[in-house]
Amino acid sequence: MSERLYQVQEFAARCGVTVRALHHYDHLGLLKPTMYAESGYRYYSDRDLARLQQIVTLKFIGLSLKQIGEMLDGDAFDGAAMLRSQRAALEERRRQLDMAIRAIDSAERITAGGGEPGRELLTQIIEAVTMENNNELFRKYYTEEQMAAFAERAAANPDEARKGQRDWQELIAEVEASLGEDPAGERGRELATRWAALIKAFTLGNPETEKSLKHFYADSANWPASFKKPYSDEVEEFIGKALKAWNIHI
Amino acid sequence: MSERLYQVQEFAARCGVTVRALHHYDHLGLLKPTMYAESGYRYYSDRDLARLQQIVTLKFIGLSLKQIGEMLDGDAFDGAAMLRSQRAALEERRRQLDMAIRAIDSAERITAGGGEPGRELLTQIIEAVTMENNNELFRKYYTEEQMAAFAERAAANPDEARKGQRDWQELIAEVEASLGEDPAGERGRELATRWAALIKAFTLGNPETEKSLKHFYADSANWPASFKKPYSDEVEEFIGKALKAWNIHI
DNA sequence: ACAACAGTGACGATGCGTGAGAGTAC
DNA sequence: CGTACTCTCACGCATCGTCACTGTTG
Repeated sequence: MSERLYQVQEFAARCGVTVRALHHYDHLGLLKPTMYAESGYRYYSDRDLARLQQIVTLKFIGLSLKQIGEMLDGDAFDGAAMLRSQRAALEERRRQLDMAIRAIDSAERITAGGGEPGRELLTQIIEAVTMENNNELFRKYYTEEQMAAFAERAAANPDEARKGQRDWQELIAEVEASLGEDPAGERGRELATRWAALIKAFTLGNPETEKSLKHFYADSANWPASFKKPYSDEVEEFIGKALKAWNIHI
Repeated sequence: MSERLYQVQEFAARCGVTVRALHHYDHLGLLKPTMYAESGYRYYSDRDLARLQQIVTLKFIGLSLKQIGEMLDGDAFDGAAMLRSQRAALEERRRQLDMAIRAIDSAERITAGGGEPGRELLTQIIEAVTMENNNELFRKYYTEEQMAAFAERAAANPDEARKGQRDWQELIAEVEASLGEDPAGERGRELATRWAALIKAFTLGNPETEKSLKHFYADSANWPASFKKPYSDEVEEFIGKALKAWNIHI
């Protein structure tokens, strides 16, 4: 029964691969036909078919041809470990994909929801992608529950969230304008107080959240270059001094 | 303010890309530095920085460098359409990923659940991947509700599902053994009757499901080469004749 | 002798990584 | 005069697709 020999085309069709792929596998030594005619024609048998099925299967779960070769020919290969690591790799790629999809989603929502059309689209996309990236970064510092809580708050009360953003922008602008003054002066006290209040509005006084927030800012050395602090170094320094001068703790 | 010029390294760091990538983009004409020194040194400005950000962003949502170039330089490019098609492409890739992950999952479950260890793992993976592929194929013919109902039935009553498989295998084997006989004979009637009963057990008499099933088998010309019918052509022919001879409708 | 099929190169595409060897800026 | 940068080739990787030209089978 196993004597039947197939030419490339028929053999390829049986497994849903192309003739070119078979040539390729032959070159790599991954799948050699059972025999070559003198003319060079390749002839495959059912044993080759079984091996090809294995190759196709392992490709399906994302292994490279080199890995497949090691898997099939290596002796005492740990298949279970391979499955685990492959699964992890696939899931990482899926996370990346999800982030990209979410970014597109929010870009579309922004433009659909009354944003200006045309060239502004790029800006919206940038905004959305930046948000996704920031989210990624935050995930390293905040727990899942905290992240979920933020999202919920923002969703439940979007006006509040926007107001918070505006307040921060405003405050930072004012600090920027007051950089010439003395952080230990009256103006410094006012700005530092408002700063602390905004932080409190964000953490809601939750000590866990405060801890995460501090941890986040303390680790700025490890932020990716792409993350942009919402305020300049000068502003940071000014507020730092003012907080210290007036003994305000956050 | 916009006069500040950056050398490659500094510029690259600001956007989280490599110097080599900047060289690459320069070669492609995707991002030329504001100026070259006579020495050939590249000097980038803040305008370049904005463009680089756009590039990085569009890369994030999965566009190729060529697409990005067309997007940024083409006039009157339809960005919204691009977003839609890109989203569709990403989701397709995600589906593939999910299928692979599910296949690994079931392979792991099979082995964990008392399967033999060692080389058999490959067989398990093949089985899991095949199932995933079949699922994919079925999705073209059955509605989501039908698929969900199948899955639910199988999950709620795994023994029943296994019995169904065994029954089919048995019946097919018996038909195979009776190929020499007359489909219009008594043996043919018995086999055809059982065949119809098994189909009924699968469709539960639901006319929608029956329609989908018929559609599925009628379209066998469009099945991928990798899909293996559970029975041979001869069996199909025999049963077909028997059903017709005895006027059994399915 | 003809059609259908098979063979062997070899370049292309994708997005840079990674040297090698040599010049430049401070 | 170092030292840290920068430049320009140019190969490598992964997986075949796609010619182009030639030989084989039936």
